[in-house]
Amino acid sequence: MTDDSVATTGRTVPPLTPAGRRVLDAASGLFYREGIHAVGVDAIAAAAGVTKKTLYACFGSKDRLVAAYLAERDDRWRDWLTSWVREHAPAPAERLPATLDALAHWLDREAPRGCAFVNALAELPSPDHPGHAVVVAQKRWMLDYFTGLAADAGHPDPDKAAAGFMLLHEGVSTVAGTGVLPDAAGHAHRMAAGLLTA
Amino acid sequence: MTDDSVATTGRTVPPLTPAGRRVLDAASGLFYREGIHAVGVDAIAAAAGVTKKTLYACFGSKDRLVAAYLAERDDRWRDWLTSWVREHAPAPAERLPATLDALAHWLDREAPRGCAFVNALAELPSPDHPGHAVVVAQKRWMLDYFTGLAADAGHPDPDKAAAGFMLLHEGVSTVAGTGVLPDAAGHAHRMAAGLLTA
DNA sequence: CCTGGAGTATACGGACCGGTGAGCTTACCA
DNA sequence: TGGTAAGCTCACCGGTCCGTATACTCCAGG
Repeated sequence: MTDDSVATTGRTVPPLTPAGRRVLDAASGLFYREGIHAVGVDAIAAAAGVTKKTLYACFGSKDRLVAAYLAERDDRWRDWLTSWVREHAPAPAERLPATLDALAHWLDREAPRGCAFVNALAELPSPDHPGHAVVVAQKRWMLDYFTGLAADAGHPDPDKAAAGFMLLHEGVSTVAGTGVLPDAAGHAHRMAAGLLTA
Repeated sequence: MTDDSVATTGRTVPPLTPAGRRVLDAASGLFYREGIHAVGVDAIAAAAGVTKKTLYACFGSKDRLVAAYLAERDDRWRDWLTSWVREHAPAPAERLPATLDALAHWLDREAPRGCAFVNALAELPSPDHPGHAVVVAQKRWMLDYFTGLAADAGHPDPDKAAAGFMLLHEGVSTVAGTGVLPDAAGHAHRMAAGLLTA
């Protein structure tokens, strides 16, 4: 097994068979839109055009399929965020605010129901669930990423700036899921400006 | 029916029988800790020491029991928040920041898994579910409450200030559910200071 | 006294849950 | 040519889901 694909998360993912690929794609859409507990394995298999037998041959259990869904979504998000920042914010000082622009576009295109990891955590209270650790790791990576960007920008207290952006990111994605505050990202952007000039 | 109890939400709640009271208490704890879909009506009835027959006589369906859980929790939160602010922040200018202190204590005492309404929304994507409207109303009330406090404090742009506090509140409660950022409320407090002096 | 609401106990129904067993076809590759 | 892996069909498992039915007890109020 030397040809496992390695993503930015550092996780190694065994390559999927074509049927396994369809299962994960179908599961990702259903889990995000309907919720994890609300979607049964029969519905996933049917949507993927695959038998349950194949689903279990590829993933072993529903819990592990959930973890795979979260891990792959985390991969996609990290790739999207980091490459957005690389392309749209060449100067170190512009990078932290640019993460909010990336988030706004992501929410618009890929996450109308808010943060998939927060939503998943709402359904997975037990730390024993294989998906739980994926969610916590995602949030921890976010915080570390912000800390690095703040340090690159020469911020006097990178930890404090990172904490502030963490709060803004979570606030924006949560509020976006409710629809009560249009242009949440815009408000966050203005608050970030105050945070960085102070 | 002239003696319905009326809470700060303006909702009228038909008075519950003793058994109905036990059902709602049991359901509230289980729904919040385990998640809505993860808890069955049999478990709720057993925890309340009540027959399913009684549960259905009092609430009609699981969906309506979920809505009652959310509505009552919203009542409790509004009472807690408004009375906290009344007692701890007599001066209008102190009231908006004081909401973050109230939130910190509430999370510590009543909401270790973060915002119950956000968690519920993660499990109730359909706007047809009776609980969906309760969640959206809760968020809208929060925004209106902040707007009022900002206006009382003489803030030049109350809507902008309210949006900022909305983001901070959602950010703090979401982050609290993940455990990756200790003292999230403290960080929010410092950001709020910058927001209000600017 | 007796009626009716609140509650009990037990059981059932049909659907769906996650998960498995046995055996078949297809296609690639040595 | 033959082996092997991927995937398929069909059937099945025990358990749980929400919701209902029948029948009995208790107790306060008119």
